[in-house]
Amino acid sequence: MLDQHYDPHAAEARIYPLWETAGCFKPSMDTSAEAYSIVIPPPNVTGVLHMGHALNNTLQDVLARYHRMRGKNVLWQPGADHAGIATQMVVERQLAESGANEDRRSLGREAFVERVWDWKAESGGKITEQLKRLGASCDWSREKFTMGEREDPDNQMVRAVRKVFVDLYNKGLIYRDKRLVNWDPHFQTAISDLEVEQREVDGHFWHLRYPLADGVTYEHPVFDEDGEPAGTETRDYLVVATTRPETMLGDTGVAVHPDDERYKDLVGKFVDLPIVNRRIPIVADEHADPEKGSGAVKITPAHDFNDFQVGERCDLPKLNILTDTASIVGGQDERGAPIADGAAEAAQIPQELRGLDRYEARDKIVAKFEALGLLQEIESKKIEQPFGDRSGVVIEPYLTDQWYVDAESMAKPAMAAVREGKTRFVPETWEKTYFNWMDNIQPWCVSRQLWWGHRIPVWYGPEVRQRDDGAVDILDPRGKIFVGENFDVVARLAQEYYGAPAVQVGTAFEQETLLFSDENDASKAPDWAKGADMRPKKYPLIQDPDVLDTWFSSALWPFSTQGWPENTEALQTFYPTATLVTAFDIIFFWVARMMMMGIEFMDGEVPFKDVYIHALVLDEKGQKMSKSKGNAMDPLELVDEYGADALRFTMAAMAAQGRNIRLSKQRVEGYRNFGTKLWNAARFCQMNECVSPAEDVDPAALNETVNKWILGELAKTAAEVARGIEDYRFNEAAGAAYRFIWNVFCDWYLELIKPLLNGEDEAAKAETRAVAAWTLDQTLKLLHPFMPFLTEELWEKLAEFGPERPGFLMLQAWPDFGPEWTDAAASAEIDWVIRLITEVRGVRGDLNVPPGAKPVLTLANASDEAQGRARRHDGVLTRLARLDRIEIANVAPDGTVNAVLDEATLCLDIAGLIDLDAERARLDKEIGKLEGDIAGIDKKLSNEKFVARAPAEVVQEQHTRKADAEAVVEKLKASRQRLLELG
RNA sequence: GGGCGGUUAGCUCAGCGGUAGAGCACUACGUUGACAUCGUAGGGGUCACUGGUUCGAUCCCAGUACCGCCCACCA
Repeated sequence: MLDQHYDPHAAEARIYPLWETAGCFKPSMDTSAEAYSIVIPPPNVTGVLHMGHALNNTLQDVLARYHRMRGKNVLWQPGADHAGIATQMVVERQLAESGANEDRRSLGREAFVERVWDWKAESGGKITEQLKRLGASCDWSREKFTMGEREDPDNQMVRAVRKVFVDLYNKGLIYRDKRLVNWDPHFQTAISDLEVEQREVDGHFWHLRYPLADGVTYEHPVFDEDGEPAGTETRDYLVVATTRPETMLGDTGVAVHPDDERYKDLVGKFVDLPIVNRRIPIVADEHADPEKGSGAVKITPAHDFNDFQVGERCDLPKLNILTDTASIVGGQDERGAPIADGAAEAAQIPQELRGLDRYEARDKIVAKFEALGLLQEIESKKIEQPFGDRSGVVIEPYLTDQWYVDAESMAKPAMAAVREGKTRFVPETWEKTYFNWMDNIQPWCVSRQLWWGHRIPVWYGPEVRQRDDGAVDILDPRGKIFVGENFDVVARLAQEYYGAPAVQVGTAFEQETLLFSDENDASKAPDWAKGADMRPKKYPLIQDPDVLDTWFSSALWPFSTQGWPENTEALQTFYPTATLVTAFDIIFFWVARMMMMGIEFMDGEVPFKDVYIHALVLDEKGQKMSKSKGNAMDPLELVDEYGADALRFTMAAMAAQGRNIRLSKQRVEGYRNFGTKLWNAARFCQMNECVSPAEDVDPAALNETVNKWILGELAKTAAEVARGIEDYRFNEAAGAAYRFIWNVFCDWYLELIKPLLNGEDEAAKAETRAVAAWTLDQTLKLLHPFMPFLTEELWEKLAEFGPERPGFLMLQAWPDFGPEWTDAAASAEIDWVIRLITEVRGVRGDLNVPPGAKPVLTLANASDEAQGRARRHDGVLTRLARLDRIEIANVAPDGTVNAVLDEATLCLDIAGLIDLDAERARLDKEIGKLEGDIAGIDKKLSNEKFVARAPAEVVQEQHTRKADAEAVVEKLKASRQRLLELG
């Protein structure tokens, strides 16, 4: 016998391993079945399960379980993301906290990366275990990691990334460029536009005076106190405003608008840049907005995105003044490289400013301007500033060499695929977001100056030129780029270029050198180089020290997880995937890039047919929960408290909500109660010896109306649940199952069959037991995608006294019901029964009839059909409406309280039990409401246009409603009259 | 500056061209042999505002107000 309460923890801990060891999560690989695949959005390896994951993975699991039950060859592909910055950050923090006085740099690259792998081995599997607790039916035997496996540095996941990089390079879709990037001074790496977030902060505008060179002056308009023009004054300076005064060290020009009359004569002249005493030109450029500030704008091409373009247009030098940590440069940058452009100018920077942090330098520079009498004004105002989304520090535009993906070219087919319907967004409105971004897409900076990630498969060697006499000049010691999927390939390319074979020395992590030389151990040479002619020349090749943006490898996820670049069976079977389930915040980061890469490398085939975008789960403050921000609330606490099924059901039921979900604990509690309700319904069935029949119930063979009826309700529900899941309307699917179980099966069916189960009619009893048990079984199937543990547990426990189950519930076929399962007459009859009981209960409730009172119900003016129904269901009617008995009469007996059910009047002999005034008030209220309805309908029907133009059935419906209402009013008025006569 | 979305019961939110819904909360009653993690009944909304389309608008369109999000080169 079932316990009184379901114990989620015991069931979850017991059942999940059973499923897993039985291989229930593996695809059937049934070639005759349709394949259905989902790739998990790989959680960060540093991640802990938060509400967003709970929602995201619940929905995926609902889909996976549903389609599995539909007989499809289902793969839910799990895995994790190496999460470059986030993971490196975690391990760096750990180093700092360990007190061992170690940091990344002191450790060195190779050792540090080993530490990260160690960390991953220790703590990286956490989220996987958490997903299991949710009930996720991923095929864990296929779990993937975006960096592959540590033991195999040349593993397939790594090869996939390298191949993509090399192929894109060879197609010209990846290129190296020197341009401004968003530089994160904390992590000392470039980041992409998407990793920058604009925040409004309190800031200042410093208005600075730049003296004009060569004694030039001009007339500048002035205004009086009322803002009226008041002539001009002669000025020997220009005013520029800036939020970052320290950048003035890098100014190489001042721009004014070409049409700005005030400054027209100054174009072509110069200013003397204070502090560094550099002459810089005044140029005309449309970027300068005459409306803003003074209309003159300082130009710092190396540290401002606008100014960079002005610099290009006006041919101004790009002078870098910052190091990697955003300090003022000395003679060389932080990485030891000499200042490339403008070394002489850099040398002008006063010694006391060199090496200062940007903000310290700012203060000093402002002070210097003030001391020089050149600080016109400090204006306080809110300014938008860019912050690194991981580091939280202010980003600096920084001029560096980086690798870029030509996203604009790749976006075109990716947009076309959505336009042509190859990939569909659900809800469709997210297409707009996708297109909007893709239309304005910028080159994607994919290189990161980090250590944890996929090393860029690029080597730099000396660019050489052979002179006629055979001697070789080195034009640029690192100017020759070799791009290849592995060392051998690059070595071969180098051999072609240098005409000498290659030998690798050093390790993969130290900036290894590839020497073309006979001075090296020839035994280390690759096969092709053995015995080759060695010449005594050395051309060191150095691998690019940078790694790729994490999203570069994530973009390959739908095919890299399936074994690409090998053409595996998995790849053929499960690509393209059926559905991608994700939140809108990574449409740009991930979805768009998977589209681009998938189409590019999978022969134009999109990576997924549907993209289902669900809401974002926010924390209590309405803040976006982030993987590394640490503000995520822990869904596992809810699992501990209410069970995984309750949380899952909550997630599914909330899936229709808008963009934000703020989870309420009460809701989870409510769905926990729902589980208990079902559990107890099953317990009731068990107590009444409702044992599942060995074979399916045959609807044609049933005698009892109530049994025919429940099968129709079940059929309707099964269809609703299926449609809800297939249309990604999870809330509707969950709601249909919820309503059926609670409001139909428990509230009515079980109550209606109690007389049968307790009665003497053995045939009826046997039929009812079978139908009840069987219906419950089907219900478990319908609910299984949402509440897998509870349903599996019941499936097993209910089989205790019946025929053996054909295996796990999760592997049962989804029930489909044809029209033969619905019996309209039975539905009408039970509907009548329910309405009668509801009417009587309503009257009793309104009039405060004591629950113990059992009045006689007289059915007056009832049709033969109604009389028959009353007779047939006498047992349940008297029981559920709490009646003494039911009598039939032609007219309503005096002294009764009345309600109306279709043509019949329901008469209860409770006059002695109630307050007659209350009853009159009840009737008046009822009559008043109906008369209001009738008036409304009359108004409609008297509208000629309505009658003429509305569809006939709508007009007819109004007539019917009016007639029905009038009939009821008439009966209620008669009832009221009799009541008055009674006194 | 550009774009997107929201405004429905006390709360959190579904819904939708033709009688306004759920869960929770609230009120009254109830230890009826599945379930008090429950049952029965009930109260509660001029569906933000203003126009328009329509026979008919909470729903479609336009505008307004308020709230929120995303994108955009930080003078």
